[in-house]
Amino acid sequence: MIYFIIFTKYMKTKKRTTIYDIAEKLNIAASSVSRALSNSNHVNEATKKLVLKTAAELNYKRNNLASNLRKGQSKTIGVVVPFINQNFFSNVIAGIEEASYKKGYNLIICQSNELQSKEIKCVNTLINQHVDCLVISLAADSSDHKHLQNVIDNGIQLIQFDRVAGELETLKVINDNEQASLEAVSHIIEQGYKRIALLEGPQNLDIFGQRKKGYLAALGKYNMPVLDELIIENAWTKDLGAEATRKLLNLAEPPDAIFASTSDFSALGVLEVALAMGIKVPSELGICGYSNEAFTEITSPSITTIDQFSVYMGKTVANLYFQEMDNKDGTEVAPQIISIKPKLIVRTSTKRNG
Amino acid sequence: MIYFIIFTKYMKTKKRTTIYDIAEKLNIAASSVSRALSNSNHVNEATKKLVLKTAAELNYKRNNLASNLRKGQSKTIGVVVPFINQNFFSNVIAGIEEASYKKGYNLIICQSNELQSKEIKCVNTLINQHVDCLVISLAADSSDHKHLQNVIDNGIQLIQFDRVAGELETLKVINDNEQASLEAVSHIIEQGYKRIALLEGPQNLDIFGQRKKGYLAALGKYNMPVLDELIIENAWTKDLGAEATRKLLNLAEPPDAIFASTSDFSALGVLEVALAMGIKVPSELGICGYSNEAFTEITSPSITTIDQFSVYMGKTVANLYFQEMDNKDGTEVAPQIISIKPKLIVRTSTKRNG
DNA sequence: TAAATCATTGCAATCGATTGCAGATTAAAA
DNA sequence: TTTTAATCTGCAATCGATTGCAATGATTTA
Repeated sequence: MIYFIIFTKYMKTKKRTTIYDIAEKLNIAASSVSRALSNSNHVNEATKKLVLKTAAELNYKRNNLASNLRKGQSKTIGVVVPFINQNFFSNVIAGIEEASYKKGYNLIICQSNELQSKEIKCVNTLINQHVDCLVISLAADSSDHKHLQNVIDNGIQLIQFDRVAGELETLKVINDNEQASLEAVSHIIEQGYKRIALLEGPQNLDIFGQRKKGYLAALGKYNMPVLDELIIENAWTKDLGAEATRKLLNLAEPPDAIFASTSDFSALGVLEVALAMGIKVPSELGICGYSNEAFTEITSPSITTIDQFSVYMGKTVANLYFQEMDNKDGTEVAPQIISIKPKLIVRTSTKRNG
Repeated sequence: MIYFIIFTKYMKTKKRTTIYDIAEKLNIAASSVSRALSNSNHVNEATKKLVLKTAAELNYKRNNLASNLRKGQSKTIGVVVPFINQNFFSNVIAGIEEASYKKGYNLIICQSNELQSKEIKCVNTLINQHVDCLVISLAADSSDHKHLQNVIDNGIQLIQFDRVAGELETLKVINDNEQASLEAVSHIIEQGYKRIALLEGPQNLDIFGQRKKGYLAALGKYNMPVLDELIIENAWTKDLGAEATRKLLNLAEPPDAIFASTSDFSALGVLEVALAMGIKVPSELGICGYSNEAFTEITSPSITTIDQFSVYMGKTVANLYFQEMDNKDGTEVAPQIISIKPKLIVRTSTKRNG
């Protein structure tokens, strides 16, 4: 009696074919198989073809763990962001993935949930994984940066983007936040708004400091006074934006424009409160957000905002790494900071003229 | 778009400390170091402490490539989705990440760009990477599924979610699309709409077939006729939704409601065309989308839609894998399908009564 | 024809961590 | 005191692919 037993469910025990299996079958050395598979020119063409054919037949898949261990590199880029499912970050990641994929690199992705404690764990995991490059945008409560120094000390290329630790000498890809804010606020002023409020984000993140600088610079440029009561700290969610707006609009002398420098979500909070209070946008109140979230185009009125070219930013990050790799042989110098100029997108919420 | 550039010197990578370095320094065997680091109880407490201390001093990081090679597992989950930066997928990924992180697993993420050709490459890459589990949501033009069978044949746990190949016996996490559609269309009918159009997606993806079934079931339930001219194929982007709407609203007998079963983007296209044509929503035209994208809450009127619990779906996927792992010793095997019941979110765009 | 060059191939070490086995030391039981 | 058990440690093989070196035979050049 003959039984054919087929295991469909649990085949984890099944051994995968290795170069040794191919070598044995063809009665040649494993090294020749390896050379054939990596298309080395130290193998006979006939052998190469034979190996390739047999590999296909046996459904051979290279074990990258072994390969990478031997070669001392992992062809892997680690990415740490606060949240994967925030529009800006998912776009950056998409950009990184697109560029990396072309070069045969894989992405390992972690989220810090805006917590430094988790950020540190993520970074350590990625160091353990022997990523070749680590890309990070800092968590909001990130204060010291020993864990990043650690990345460098382990010989891993570190690239920071957007929310960067300025004092660390690493490759960086950032937006020119100050310039963008300057342009946005200038535009608001040119539309005839006189009392412009600022919703600012956590100042321990450089980006928010820069946006504030741009705001102040614009006021300075047009000789307008800086009014402290119009500057609200930490208003970077929709709810906080709404709350801040209620406070602002109940002032004796309320603002006639609000620059939500923190995010479009914050701007959305502003808009909703204004509409609920019967205040007309843009005639009585101008609103400008930051990030060009998809919804800013859809609200009524549509919201003026700033596009950060997030997918492009991701591609830039990845290509910066590859460029750095190409350069690695010489002792020559390499570019350290790439600044992408964001673009002001003027929509209805600030159009008072014309 | 790229501007100022600062130069710095390239840093040479140095050799990382291994267990041998620790062993040498303490004059013990590498195996003891390994045991100490993995908290085995086959090492003396004193030795263990000493090793841990020295490891910290030398800034030792385990080389997971080597560890995983030896152990025959990678503690890595591969994820393939059409686009990382689509709301639904980025949410699912965030959910997977959250659950995986807790178990010490890492995520490798690829995007198929809705192309089967790229999907196949991604899958092969992940097999090469020796992921322990591969999670996938199929590309729109995915037709045959040899590459998925390949995953199984390589002993990798395969989990499909949302856009699944029904005929493949794998773990699956899906939405109950039919039930959700049934409820949505029933709601529309109960609001008094009589001629309900359907915008349907590529029927080679099961999910869109199921949504259509739900639509038909609802019509049947209320004894309403199925009108072929009100069913539009492949209208699953904003532009295609808009185009379909123009066609529908110009019919001799136009619909009084449109169920954009494909996506909220499609529904948005419907809304914009309707408003541009001066048709009142919801009184003259009811609109229902699918997915509960953030913007559906913001449009005026806000759009009725269906929430898929995407983050939860991601967590479910990951936990399904871990549960399967815990079970691996037992002989019994039931290819599990977990169906998550989506939730109808009624908003203004379909509220004719009350 | 002898010497030199070239193309192929195999051997064996290597990457770093893990683990079965055996030997050594110590503690506990007889 | 002897036997047995328990604890600790090291040796060496292993995971799978890569690569420097040496060896083989073939081809070319002097």
